[in-house]
Amino acid sequence: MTGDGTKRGRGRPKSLSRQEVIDLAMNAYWREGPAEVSLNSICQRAGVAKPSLYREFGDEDGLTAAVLQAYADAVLSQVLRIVTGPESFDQKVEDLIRYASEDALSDNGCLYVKMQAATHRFGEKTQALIAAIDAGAEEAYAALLTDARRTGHAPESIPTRLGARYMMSQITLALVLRAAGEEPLLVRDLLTLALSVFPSDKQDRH
Amino acid sequence: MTGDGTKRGRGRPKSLSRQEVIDLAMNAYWREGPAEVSLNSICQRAGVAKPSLYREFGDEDGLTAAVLQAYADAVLSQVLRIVTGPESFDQKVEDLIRYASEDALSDNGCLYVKMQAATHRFGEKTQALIAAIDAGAEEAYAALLTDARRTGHAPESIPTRLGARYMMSQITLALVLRAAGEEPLLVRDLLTLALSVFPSDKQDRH
DNA sequence: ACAATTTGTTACCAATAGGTACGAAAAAGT
DNA sequence: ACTTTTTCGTACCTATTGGTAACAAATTGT
Repeated sequence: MTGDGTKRGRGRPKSLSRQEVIDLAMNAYWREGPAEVSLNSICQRAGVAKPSLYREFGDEDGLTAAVLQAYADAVLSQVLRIVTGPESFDQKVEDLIRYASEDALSDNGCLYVKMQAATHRFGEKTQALIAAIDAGAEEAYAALLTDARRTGHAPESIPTRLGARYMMSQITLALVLRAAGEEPLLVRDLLTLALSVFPSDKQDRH
Repeated sequence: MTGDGTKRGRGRPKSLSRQEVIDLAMNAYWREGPAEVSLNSICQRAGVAKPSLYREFGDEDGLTAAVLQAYADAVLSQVLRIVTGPESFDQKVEDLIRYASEDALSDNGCLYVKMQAATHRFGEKTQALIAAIDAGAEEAYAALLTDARRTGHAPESIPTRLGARYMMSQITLALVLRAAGEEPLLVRDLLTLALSVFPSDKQDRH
């Protein structure tokens, strides 16, 4: 009924929609925290039997990894697009601040920071995926900072690697605060203040 | 054997040392994360029977609250003493940075930030305690910023409440990074950069 | 019609969670 | 010696966890 229509092979047609389960699990992980949502409860809410889930995802690690992957594809890619885009440094900073404090974030949620904060709870696949996403993000931020150095937005007092880690951790902090229910406007001001260590074009750069 | 020596009353002398259990639980919570340490395992490691624990702490919520309280008394009070002390703003900032990046933190651990990040997992008492500690910290930081405003370390572009929340979240961020196993020197540099938005006496203040 | 194949579902498993009933043990008061 | 009081500890409870065996159902290929 809900299976995708790719020419199906031989057996019984599947009624389990992989995407539906992932979306449901993603939402549950986000709202209640990954540690509080059991595989059993996911089956219950999705209205599917446990062995169906296990056939689709292998084990719990497979499910969490699939959810995180879907989240990375849907949400984290937006951040990466901002960071690696062709805009000016000032514009990127502005976009990042706006993204981290926008209201829509409450619905999507920043699941990644929640999973990152509880890495040890997950299996090998999920941990490896978290590490990979982390590495990719750090690389992107490093490129951003290298570029900022050329345009004079990153002074010599801020080494490239330090600046990259700084931006990354500040963005993460903003998302964590949002995840904790903090007001978007306050988060916006906090992040703006944190990123003000990078001189913008509008400020006088002595 | 290990009970404290206050004139004991009538019944069988207790062999359970409240402080020993708290210390052991505190260490376990810190190293493995509060979500991964069960009450059963604490009993096992401490070598005490479960009913003994329940008589002493009531329930799991009572234990986690007692551990957090002990942690607040032992560790968090140090941060508060720095913030509310009589030193200059510059000196306080320096002390905070040094504290957050010192090596000894790895042993003590910053349990608070771990429990704060997983608030929903705990019972009412523990949650209330977390909220109380949070409120106290914010108040102290607000006082610090009010003082900084007088001495010119907090420019008008940074409202008092924003500045207080900023300092608090940056300190917390540093402790979280330490908890995640980040190198002390990197954390030190990150925190130094973040707090450089407050002009120090050594910098020229236009 | 019948075998092959794939999915779904019921019912179960061992392990562990937080929590407790109850009797044995050890002290003090009488 | 005997009762009282307090703590200890074995053995148990129910609920839930991640995970699976085995069988029923539904489809395609022959």
